[in-house]
Amino acid sequence: MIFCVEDDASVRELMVYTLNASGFETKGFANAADMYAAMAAVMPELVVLDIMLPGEDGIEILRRLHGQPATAEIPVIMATAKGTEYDKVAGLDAGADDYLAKPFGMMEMVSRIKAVLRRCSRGNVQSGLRLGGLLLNTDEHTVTADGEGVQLTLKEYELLHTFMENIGKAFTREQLLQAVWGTDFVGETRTVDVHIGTLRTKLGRYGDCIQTVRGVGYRMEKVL
Amino acid sequence: MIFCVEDDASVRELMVYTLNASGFETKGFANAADMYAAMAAVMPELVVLDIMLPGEDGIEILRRLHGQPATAEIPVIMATAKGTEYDKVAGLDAGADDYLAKPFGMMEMVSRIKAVLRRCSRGNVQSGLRLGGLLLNTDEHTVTADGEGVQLTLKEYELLHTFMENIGKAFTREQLLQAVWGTDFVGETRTVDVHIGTLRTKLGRYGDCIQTVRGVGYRMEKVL
DNA sequence: AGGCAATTTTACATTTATTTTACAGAAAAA
DNA sequence: TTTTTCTGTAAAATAAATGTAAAATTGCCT
Repeated sequence: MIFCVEDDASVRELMVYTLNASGFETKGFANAADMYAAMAAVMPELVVLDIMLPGEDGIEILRRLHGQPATAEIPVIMATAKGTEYDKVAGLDAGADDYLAKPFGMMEMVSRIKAVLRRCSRGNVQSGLRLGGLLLNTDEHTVTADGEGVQLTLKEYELLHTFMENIGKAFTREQLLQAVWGTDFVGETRTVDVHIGTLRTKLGRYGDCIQTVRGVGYRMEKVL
Repeated sequence: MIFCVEDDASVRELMVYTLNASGFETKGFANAADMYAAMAAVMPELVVLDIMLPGEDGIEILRRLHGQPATAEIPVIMATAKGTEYDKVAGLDAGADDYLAKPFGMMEMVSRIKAVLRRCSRGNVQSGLRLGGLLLNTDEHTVTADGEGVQLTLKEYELLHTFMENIGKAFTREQLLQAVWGTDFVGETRTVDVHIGTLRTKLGRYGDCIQTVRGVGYRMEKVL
């Protein structure tokens, strides 16, 4: 479902018509209030916002959407008649995903909507591992805990990766060395323990999910 | 749908993978016969043909495609390891729409495919990539940051292009070499790092969007 | 051939990560 | 309870990766 907010009725209808014809379910709104009302019923996959609107303008809407967790992830494309540099930058800095300068062709609009959806759906299909609110994205090589980015070093990341691919499984230190360091690690040390320690700290409340299996090694498990 | 005919399996898979990642539905074939068989089911929008193929070679395929009304309009890009003037002329004379001299980088391949599709006024191909106020125009081959033109060398441009088509994704140096330099780059050097360095400098405040992923490589991300 | 710009290589300083060490404290065994 | 074994972790020592200036090389255009 795509939402278009545009006060000019003829432009709005053209957009809605074109998008429907291109296979997108689409709803048009003349102002912010109407869109918010509709949003209570169904969440859009993408919003096209005119910058110039009566009442709350496009940039305000954008900021409000991004301010709320429920709507922060919805991609937004800004459209405006004023092609001035100021508006352009203002819209993009507020976090728009793309920009349409009026007058724009309907084909260009459809292309950009498809491009933005493609870009964002790559993040949705996320080649990622999850344990509760702990998310490891292998594509981006990033980890987030309850939405907060967690900065890990390579070894920490790979340890976590190993655990999250085998939730519940207990690993010996040797197995972890093998999995993360490779076959050729020499020397009997406390290296693994130290990395587990820093990892636990960095993961905050999820640190408790990495449990010690005394006499054996470590295991990751969902903590309730 | 794009068809790639290339007998070297690893090159073929890389091409198919890259094109899929760039948003093109793509099928790869090892020889002419396989492609003809697939063509019975679905007509491609564009064909990438290796000149050197077992059995029927690229130029013969090209002539055959052009000889039949049903397939005469399909644009064809020829690829060959032999960069000699003769081959080039032979391919173009036979009616190829463009020419790729091996070894070619994946970014160059994608660019040329998009250019040919655009020229043939088929699909709507996105010609601008954007990250905040940073704009990369693939049509014009230009980059602007907050409206200011940025002068990039070829390698810098293609690096940026790679990043901007995959915002958020972490690339290893090997992946970047493959995408920008081509399939055959040998030698372990710091080349990528140096280009990243100059690119960061030239991009000014957007330079910070190119993050290093220690122990892995680099990633481009929106910095707020 | 010579000049110029792009690219690659080299070298080294700097930053950051990893490993080692040492010891305190916790858990298990005696 | 006492002893032993194991684990957590701070801090020091070591190792590795990265940034970057500058030199060397390549490729291209008169």
